[in-house]
Amino acid sequence: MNDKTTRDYIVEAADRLFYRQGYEHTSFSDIAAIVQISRGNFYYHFATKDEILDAVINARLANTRKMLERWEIEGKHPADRIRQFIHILIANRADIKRYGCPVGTLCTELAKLSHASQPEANKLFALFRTWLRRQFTLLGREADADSLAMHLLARSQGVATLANAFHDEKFIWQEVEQMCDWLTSCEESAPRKARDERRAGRRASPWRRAD
Amino acid sequence: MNDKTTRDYIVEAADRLFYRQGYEHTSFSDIAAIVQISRGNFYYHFATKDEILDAVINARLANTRKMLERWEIEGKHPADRIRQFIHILIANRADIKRYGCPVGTLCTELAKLSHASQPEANKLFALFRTWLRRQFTLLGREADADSLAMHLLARSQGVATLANAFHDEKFIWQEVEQMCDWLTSCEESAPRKARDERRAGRRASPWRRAD
DNA sequence: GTCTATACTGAGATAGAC
DNA sequence: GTCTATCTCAGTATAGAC
Repeated sequence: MNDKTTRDYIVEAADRLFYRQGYEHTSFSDIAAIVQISRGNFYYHFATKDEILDAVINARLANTRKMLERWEIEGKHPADRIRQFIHILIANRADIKRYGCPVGTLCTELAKLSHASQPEANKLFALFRTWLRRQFTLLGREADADSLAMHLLARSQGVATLANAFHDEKFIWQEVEQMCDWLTSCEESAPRKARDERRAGRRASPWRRAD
Repeated sequence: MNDKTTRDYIVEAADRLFYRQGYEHTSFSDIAAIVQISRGNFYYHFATKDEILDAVINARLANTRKMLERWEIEGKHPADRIRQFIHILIANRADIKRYGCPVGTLCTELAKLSHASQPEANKLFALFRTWLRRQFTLLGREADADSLAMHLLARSQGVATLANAFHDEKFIWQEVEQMCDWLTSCEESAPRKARDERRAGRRASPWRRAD
């Protein structure tokens, strides 16, 4: 069962630390302390710190792919799957409040460092984008599926950034609710019969709740 | 006219570099190269690197306050002022594409570093939040003014993060348009007479444009 | 595969001359 | 106020024993 190699442990620890402290701010000593190996031993497994980063990104890509596949299976309706995406903000709210979004903060940091692995890290965003785009297409919004995907991705990012800065979990809940309402309005406006329902004036957008 | 002190030049250069490269990744040598002073000379003006950071944050706070006051004067209607806020994304699109949002990326970095100046940096966000809240209140949305302010702040953040990751300026334009549409729907739903207009079903939210 | 010891580098910071 | 010289330290990385 527990057939993890030392390399796996290094990647695992690095993953967590890069998320919590940032890539640059994390030293070999930090990782070594967790994995309980000597600093010298690193270089048997990785030639440079950058190689550890690449391994971490690849691990995250693999995990994300698995997660998206799972959502694809578990959610029968595309809207349910998108809701699943929105709800990672809730599921990870404690970490997001403390460390922000793992994808967004990594991409932002690598951009500032002009790091060579930037394109690799951005694939994480691309993974979500493509997946969301497919869901919106299935929802009958093929014309603007990519815009909707980017829009939702951006909103999640913004929520994570502000929840982190203001250390505010309640804000996450509020915005998740609004995103779900927004999704519902997307659903309703797509197929013809649902659109007619909406025309009956049954519901309003979330920011009109105060009416 | 040009009565800037060396200290001013240091803060100015540090400001730019912290934005472009990040705080941690910027060294005294980097700043010294721009200001054209020796590394030793720094310590006449600042005791530590952290003090430079504080000076940069204070400079940004002062500039932001000035900008918000200017918007307050120039825009007669609160909605125009909020539109002014939304349009900084357009005005700074080139920088945002390359370096992200100056406020968001700094707060995110300092959070990862567990830096003592985090609360100071977060005041930048608070400044915008308070200002936006006031505008929404003036718009007749006192009940949810703070939520609306946070919502808009989050959306701008998300747009900046994704525009940076995907190096996509067009995305900024798209989202700015949507935010302006959203703002219009906020306006219309606030005062009673405008609300009745909306009930007539004249307009839809931006993501319903595909109808 | 893991260790200790060590080299090398660049960072922040200090001392003291001018 | 600005300089040069220097210190200290932490970081990445290497060499070679076990």
